[in-house]
Amino acid sequence: MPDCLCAGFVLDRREHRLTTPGAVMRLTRYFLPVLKETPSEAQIVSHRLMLRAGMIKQQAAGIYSWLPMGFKVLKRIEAIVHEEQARAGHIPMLMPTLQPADLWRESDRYDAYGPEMLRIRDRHERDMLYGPTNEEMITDIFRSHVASYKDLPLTLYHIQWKFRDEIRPRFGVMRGREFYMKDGYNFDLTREDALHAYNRHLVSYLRTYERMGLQAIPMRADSGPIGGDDTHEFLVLAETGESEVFYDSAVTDIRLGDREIDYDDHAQCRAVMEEFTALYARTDETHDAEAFAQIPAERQRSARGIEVGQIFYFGTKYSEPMGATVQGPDGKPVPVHMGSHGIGVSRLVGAIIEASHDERGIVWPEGVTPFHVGIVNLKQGDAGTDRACEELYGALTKAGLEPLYDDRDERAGGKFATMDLIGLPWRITVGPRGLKSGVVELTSRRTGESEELSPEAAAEKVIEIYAPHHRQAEHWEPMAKRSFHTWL
RNA sequence: CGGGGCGUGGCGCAGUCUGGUAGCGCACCUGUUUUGGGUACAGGGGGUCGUGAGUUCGAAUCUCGCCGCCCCGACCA
Repeated sequence: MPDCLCAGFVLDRREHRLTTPGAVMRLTRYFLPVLKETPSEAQIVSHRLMLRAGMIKQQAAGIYSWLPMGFKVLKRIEAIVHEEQARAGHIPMLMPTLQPADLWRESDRYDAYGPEMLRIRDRHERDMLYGPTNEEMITDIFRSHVASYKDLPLTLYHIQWKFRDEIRPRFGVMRGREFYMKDGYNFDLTREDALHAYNRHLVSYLRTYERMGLQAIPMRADSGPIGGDDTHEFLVLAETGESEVFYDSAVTDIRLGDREIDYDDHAQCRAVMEEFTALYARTDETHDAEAFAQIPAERQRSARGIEVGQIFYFGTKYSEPMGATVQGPDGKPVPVHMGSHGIGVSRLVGAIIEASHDERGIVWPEGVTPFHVGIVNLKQGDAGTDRACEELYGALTKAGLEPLYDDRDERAGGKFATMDLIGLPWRITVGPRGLKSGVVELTSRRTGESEELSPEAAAEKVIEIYAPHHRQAEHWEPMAKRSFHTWL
């Protein structure tokens, strides 16, 4: 954010002089390769819109470059995940993408994983792999450094690129081979503590998705190859979802809202977990037709959903065989109780678009939008509109917002079409006609409703709209927060 | 991996059946014009037709191999 950008100068490649990073928020200087027509390879709406809005470029099947605006959204989602993990007391770290095969031979998964695992050999003929997940590595780290029950509870997570060599990648970033994912692992002394970690994750995930403008419903799921006693998947309802889901419609009325959560309070976390999981909501894997039939008929729903996260409690399933133990108070080694939890960060970009778009393009929720507001100058080169736009741009930037100023010498229709396509939630339209009576137009992308306001009032209103979103980011460690927002 | 389809300028496509040396729309550049929802006109730049071999006087077009991508299925965060 510009307030903390004082050290963040960048070299403007056109002017060859130092400017503030705000310069790149002008469309004439940004890199936003929008497409009027849809590349034929894209099938589902989020993939089409991401290509058309110049967010990604496919480099190979299921492998994408993230162009500046797509990258911005990806990083905004990542920042929200970090912020909510920090709030829940989880500790960030980073494990490598490449892993030695030996670690996986220990767990017997090197052979078990099959062709989905991308295997690589280095110059010394050592077997390596591009990690599809990190259980082995985190367990190695844990057992190398944690010996005492006094070091528990502990929850470590990282956000890193993973690779699964899917037979058939599809749906753009929703099912790529390379994907960006948050995965976390909790280590607890007792089953009860580990179940609290489970509940705590469920609650923090709910918050995370709500901040992204998504309703992700926790559904009882199948633990699959990871195994374990308890697992929930978080599903975003969307027609293009890959999973069939069944639920009680009342479940969609429950919101976390801005209630205060104490993540150390076992009873409170448990109560929230129970509140959100009491009603019937399951994926087809665990669907129970009899239980479903008990729901009042008018509330029975079947739909499709996109899986955007999953949490597991699996107790000592891994710690026991892999020797992840700590010494208890009595001096005896105890296998730790574990769980793991994932959020599909890159997949969320697609999922959010699936859940929020219309025929004209993307409609970003305020929490993840790449730019907070678009400024459209209807008559570039006109002294009045130019000055009004610059002033708006300055006022919004000063308030810590990132506007995208369309300063191209384009016609109104073209500018509107671009803004609609890229989906910024708010647009301020500045034209000579309105300026004559001292007003600009503030338009909501979602509703299409506009109101005429003085430039000052329009800026103020936009600043106010985003105030709650800024407040939510405050829990994130100040240093880290700064770095996340400045280098974009 | 089984089934289907497609590779022609940045994007969308025609041309392939019936071989004669590449075309349209959009985008891009120049000029005029226009300016509150993709203005109109004129001029212009850009393509080893995925790739290799073959048939032929001549191949985007016919034959064979290979590569890539998309869709359906099985699989998956």
